Amino acid sequence: MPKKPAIASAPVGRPRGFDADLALRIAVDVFWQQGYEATSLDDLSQAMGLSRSSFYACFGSKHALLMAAVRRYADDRYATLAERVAACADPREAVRAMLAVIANVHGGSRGCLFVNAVAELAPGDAELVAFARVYTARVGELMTATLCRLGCARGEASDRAGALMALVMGVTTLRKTGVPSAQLAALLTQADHLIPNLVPATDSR
Amino acid sequence: MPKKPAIASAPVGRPRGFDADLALRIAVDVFWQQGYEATSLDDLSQAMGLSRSSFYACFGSKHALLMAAVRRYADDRYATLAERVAACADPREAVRAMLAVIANVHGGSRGCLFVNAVAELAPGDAELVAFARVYTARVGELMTATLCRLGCARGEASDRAGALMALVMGVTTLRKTGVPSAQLAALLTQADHLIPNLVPATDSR
DNA sequence: CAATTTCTGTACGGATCAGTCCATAATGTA
DNA sequence: TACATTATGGACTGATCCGTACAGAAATTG
Repeated sequence: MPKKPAIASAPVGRPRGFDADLALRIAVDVFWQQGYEATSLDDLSQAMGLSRSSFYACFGSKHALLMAAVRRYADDRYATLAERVAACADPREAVRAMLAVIANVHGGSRGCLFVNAVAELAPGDAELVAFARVYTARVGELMTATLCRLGCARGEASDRAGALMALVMGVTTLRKTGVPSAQLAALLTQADHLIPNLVPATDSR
Repeated sequence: MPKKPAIASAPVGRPRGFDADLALRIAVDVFWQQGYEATSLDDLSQAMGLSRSSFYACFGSKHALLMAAVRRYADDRYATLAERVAACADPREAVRAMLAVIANVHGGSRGCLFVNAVAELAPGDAELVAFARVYTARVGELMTATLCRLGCARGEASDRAGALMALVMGVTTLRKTGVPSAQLAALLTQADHLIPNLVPATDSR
């Protein structure tokens, strides 16, 4: 029986010649831009700068890589969300900041990797659906809690949070249809109507 | 020079043995369920009940069929929308009816073919993007006009219409993530906050 | 009935697909 | 230095991809 140290020791053998984390970030970009089915393994391995063997040794399969990429994307996104919320003393500003992040205000026309993947693969992809469920619940919980800080009952806060999430997810889709950013920004101000105890700043035109 | 009657005469030769319109409706379902890239020509021709030759003779290519299917879907959807709006004397009810139709309240977890196609193929598919733009503009115009009937200025009505469209598009995406219908329905009532001159019925919980 | 036009089933073509395999190279440990 | 272990490149597999070509069947017209 070979030695099996319980504590991870220094790896033996040739170390990999690429940065797995960087490769994953590149994969996020590729999937984000092209979608899942439209992306070939050659596309991926070439963009990530590693050979087929290394690819499979490190990531397992195309679908496993997609899941890793979506998780990575979602985790990054959630971290940004939580950070922005923590930085805002005013809950209203915190909500607006969340909306801006999710709606990807300054993004291009690639939309949102999460929305793209769900739209393309759900409900057929059980693994993705399972992750999507917990991720939306997590973000929804953060937004619900923030709305509660505005003196909103929990149940209603939850509904409002859901509506706000739907709104910004829809915005990312609208952006992909070519609606200009200015129009989307104007549209997004209407989200104020869904924030409790908040009368929109100016409705004049 | 062969005779070329200006007026369309009875077609000569063997008539096609399938219903092209029915086949297109089936194609809508297949694309709706599986997405574009994940659907093979064998899937399509088998489901539509026609051979490869007939398929290409009638529809041209896989992508041409997708466009025809999306157009068909969108036209049907818009017709339903216009009909419901015309049937509602109260503009508020008309708006709610539109939202219910677009959010596909009684639909399954396939989401919306339009949203799915845009999320999967835009911005890379120029033809789809071009169609998506005019379609969203058309629906947005209908909803804007309805909101104007509530005494809303045109500019603000446009913004509110956009927000409402984004909201319901997001709902179709949320449905694909497995959010239960009851929750989506509750969420959808929050849309009332975006309808001018309308205080939500009951916010009690 | 004959001619003509169109439809339809099948086979084919070149390309690409995701994934596997193996010999070789490169590194850490002893 | 010798060994053990891993990474790597590239060829290879069998399947599937979209689209085309062709030959025979079917139906309308005159």
